[in-house]
Amino acid sequence: MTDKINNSESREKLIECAKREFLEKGFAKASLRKITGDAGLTTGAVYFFFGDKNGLFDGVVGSALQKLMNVIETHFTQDTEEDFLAYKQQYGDHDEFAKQLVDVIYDNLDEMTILLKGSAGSKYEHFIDALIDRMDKVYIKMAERFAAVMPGKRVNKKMLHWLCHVQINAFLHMIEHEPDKESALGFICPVMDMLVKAWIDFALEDDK
Amino acid sequence: MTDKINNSESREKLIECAKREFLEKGFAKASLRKITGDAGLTTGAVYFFFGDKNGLFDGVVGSALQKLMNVIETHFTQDTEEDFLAYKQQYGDHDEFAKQLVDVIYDNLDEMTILLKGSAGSKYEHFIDALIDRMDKVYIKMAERFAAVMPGKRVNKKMLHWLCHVQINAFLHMIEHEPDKESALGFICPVMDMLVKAWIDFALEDDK
Amino acid sequence: MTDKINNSESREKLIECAKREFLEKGFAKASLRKITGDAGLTTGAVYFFFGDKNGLFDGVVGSALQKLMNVIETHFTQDTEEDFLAYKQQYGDHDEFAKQLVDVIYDNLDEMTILLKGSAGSKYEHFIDALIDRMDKVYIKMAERFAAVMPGKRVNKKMLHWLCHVQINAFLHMIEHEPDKESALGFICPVMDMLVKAWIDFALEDDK
Amino acid sequence: MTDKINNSESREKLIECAKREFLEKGFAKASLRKITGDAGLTTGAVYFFFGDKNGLFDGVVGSALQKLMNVIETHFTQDTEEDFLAYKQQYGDHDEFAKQLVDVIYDNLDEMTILLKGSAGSKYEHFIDALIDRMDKVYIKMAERFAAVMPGKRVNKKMLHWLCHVQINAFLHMIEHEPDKESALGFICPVMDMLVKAWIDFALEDDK
DNA sequence: TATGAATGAGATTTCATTCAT
DNA sequence: CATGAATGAAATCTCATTCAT
Repeated sequence: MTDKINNSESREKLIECAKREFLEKGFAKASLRKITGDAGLTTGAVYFFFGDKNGLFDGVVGSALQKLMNVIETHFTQDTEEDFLAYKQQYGDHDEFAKQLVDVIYDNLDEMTILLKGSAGSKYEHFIDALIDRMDKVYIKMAERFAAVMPGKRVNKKMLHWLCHVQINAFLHMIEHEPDKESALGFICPVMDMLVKAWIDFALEDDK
Repeated sequence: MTDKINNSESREKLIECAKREFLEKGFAKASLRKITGDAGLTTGAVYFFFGDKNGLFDGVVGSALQKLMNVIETHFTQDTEEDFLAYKQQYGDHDEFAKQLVDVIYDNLDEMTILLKGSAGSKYEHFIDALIDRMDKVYIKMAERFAAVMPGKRVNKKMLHWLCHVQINAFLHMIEHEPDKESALGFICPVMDMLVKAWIDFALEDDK
Repeated sequence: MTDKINNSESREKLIECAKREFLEKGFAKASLRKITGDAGLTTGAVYFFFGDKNGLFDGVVGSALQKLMNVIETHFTQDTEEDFLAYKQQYGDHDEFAKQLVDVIYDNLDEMTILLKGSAGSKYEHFIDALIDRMDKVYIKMAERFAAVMPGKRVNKKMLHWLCHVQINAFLHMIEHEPDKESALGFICPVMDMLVKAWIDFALEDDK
Repeated sequence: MTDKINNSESREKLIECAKREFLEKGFAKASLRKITGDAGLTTGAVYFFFGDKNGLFDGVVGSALQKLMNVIETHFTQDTEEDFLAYKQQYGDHDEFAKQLVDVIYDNLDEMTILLKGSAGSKYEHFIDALIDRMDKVYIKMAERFAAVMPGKRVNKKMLHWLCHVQINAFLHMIEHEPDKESALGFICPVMDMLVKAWIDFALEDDK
C-alpha cells in the first residue's frame, strides 16, 4: 500500500545502489557520491528523496527492520505471558519462532546483513544493543517466575545476559555462513535447542 | 628487547595518547591530530616513529597481541598433540588455559579492548577472523581423532566452527563486563565448562 | 485591484508562510522548501505565482511598502513646497506625520520588520538607503531655502545627512521596542521634537 | 610580542585576503575557497592556521576588537566613578574619549568596518548588542546619581537606551562616511556635543 | 629528532532554480 | 494550477600524509 507512494524509478535505483554500497563499506564509509553516481544521479537527489544519509539508510533497511521487530515482539509478548515450565517443554515453539525469524531474515538478507554488520555511525548503530536489552528483560521475567517455584534458587542475571548475546550471535553467525533458508534452519535449530538446555542449566544459581 | 630501540620519551607519550584515542573512537575514527596534540607533538612525529597510522596502531597493540598469541599458540600446540579423550576429562586444563588467557588479557586490558572492539579499518581488523580460523583447524584435528574411534560418527564442522565463535565471544563479553581478573574467572570458567560439554555433545554428527 | 488576479488560496498561504519565515530568518537565510512545505505546496508553486524568491519577497512586503511610501511621498511633496520657517513652527504637523507613519507601520508590522531587518540579499536590501537619499534631497532643499535668508550661513549637508539616519533609526528602534501604536507614539513624538530642534541647531554652519 | 608567534607568510596572506573578502561580502557570504584561492593556498590551510571559519574571522578582527574594547572599558570605568554633574561640564573629556575612539577605529578601519557591518553569522554577530547593553548599564548608573539630586525626577530608561543606539550609530555613520581621522573628528565632536545635550534634556522625566 | 606548513581528495549538506507533465 | 523530480554549484570541513628544514 504505502509502497505505492514514493516509488519513483530513481528512488528505487538509489535504494538499490545504496544497498550495494552499504553492504560493501558499511554506513560510515559509504560514499553518497558513489551511490548517486552509480544511480546516474547527483547527491542532491538523496536529499530530495530521503532528507539525509541516515534517511537513505532508513530507506534501505527500514521496512525489513520493522518486519523483523514485528516477529520478535509478537514472540516476546507471548513469552512473558507463558509459563516458564511450559516454555521449556514446548520445543516445537522454538522451532516455530526460529522458522519465522529465518523467514524474515532470508527474505531480507541484504538488509539484515547491513543492519547487523554495517550500521555503525547510523541511527541504527545501537539496534543490537537495544535488542539485547529487550531480550534481557523478557528472559529475566521468565527466569524469575521459574525461580519462584525453585526453593533456594535465584536468577543468575549475568549468565542470562550472556546467553542473550550468544543467541543473537548465533543469528549473526547464521547470516554470515548459511546461504539459504534450509541450511539456515539446519544450523539454527540445534543451536536453539542447545541454548534452551543451557538456559535451564545456567539461568539459576544457588541463593547466596 | 626490541623495546630498547626507539624508546624515546616522545614515542612512549605517543603510544599512551594513541591508546586513549583508539580506545575511545576506534582506529578508523581516531584523529592523528588529536593524538599528537595531546602528546604535545605534531603529526609528523607519528610518521617518524611509526611510519603511518597503522604503524602507530601496531605500536599500541602489537606487543600485547604477541603475548596473547604466545599463550594461545602454546596451548594449541599442546592440544593437537594430546588425545581428545584425555582432553575432555582434564577439566583442570581448561581452567589453567583460561587462567593464562585472563592473565594476559587483564594485564593488557586497554590493548585487548582496542584490538577486539576498535580495530576496524586497521591492519588487524581481521585478527579475530584469523584467530577463529586457527582455532577451527585445531579443533577439527582434535575432533577427527575423536571421531576416528567412534564408529558411524563424523565431525560436524559447522557446529565446531560456531563453537569457536561462541568461545571467542565469551572472552569479548568478559572483557566488556568483568572489571578484574577475579570476577573474570568467575564468569569465564563456568562458561568454558559449558562449552566443553557442548563440544562433546555437538562436535560429532551421525555419518549420513 | 491587482489583487483580484492571482489571488488563489495557495498564493495567500504562500505569502502567509513566507512572512513567518522571512520574519524569522531574513530573506537570505529563508528556505523556499520550508515555506512551501509549511504551505502544503512545493517549491514550483513559488515560481508559478511569483517568478522567483525575490518575487515572493515582493508579494510579502510589496503592498505594505507601497502604502508606506505613499505616506512619505505625500509628506515630502508638501514639505518641499512649504516654507522652512513655517515648517519649524508647525510642531503639530510633525506629530500628524508621525501619527500617519505609526499608523501605516503598525498596521503592517510584520512586513515592516521584514523590510527593515530582514531584506539583506533581496532586491529591497537598499530600500533604506534609497529612503535616506530621498529624505536627504528634501531636507537639503528645505535647508537651502532657510539658508537663503540667513546671511553668512550655508547648509551643513553632512549633519543633515546624519540627522536623516537618526530619524530613520528612531523608527527602526520604535518598531523593535514598542509593541503598539500608543506606546510607539509615546516614544516617537518626543524623539521627533528633539530631532526638529537638532535640525534647527545643526542644519546650518558658518559660511567659510 | 605575541605577534611574533604564528606570523608565517601564508598566515598573513590568508588574513589579508580574508579581510578583503569579509569586507566585500560579510562573514556569512564570504567564501573560504575564494579567500584561500586568492592567497594561493587550499582551504585546509585555514583549518591548519585558524581552526575554522570563525577562527579566521577572529584572526582578522580579533586584535583590533580588543584594542577598541580596551579604550571603551577604560572610559566606562572612569565614568561610573565620576560624578554626573562633573561629567556634563567636562566637554573636553568627551572630545578626549572621541579622539581615542577615532584613533583606534581609523587605525583599524577595515577591521572595524567588518566588525560593524559584516559580522552577521560569526561569533561576533552580537557584538554591538553587547556593547549597547554595556553602555546602557553605565549610563543608567550615571543618570541615577544625577536623578538622586533632582527632586521629582526619575531616569527615563527608554530614552536613555535610545540615546545609546544613536551614539553607536553615529560611529557607524562616521566610519561609513568619513575617510580619515581629521574629518571623522570634525563629524563626531559636534555630534557628541549634541548627544550630551540631549542626554541632559531627556535622560530624566517627571516622577509619575 | 621532530616540526610546521600545506596538500588534495574526500566527505555531507543546502538551495534556488528548472521543467516536463 | 501545481507537482515532483532533479540539477549543479556551492558551501564548510576533515584528515592522513608529505617534506623541507
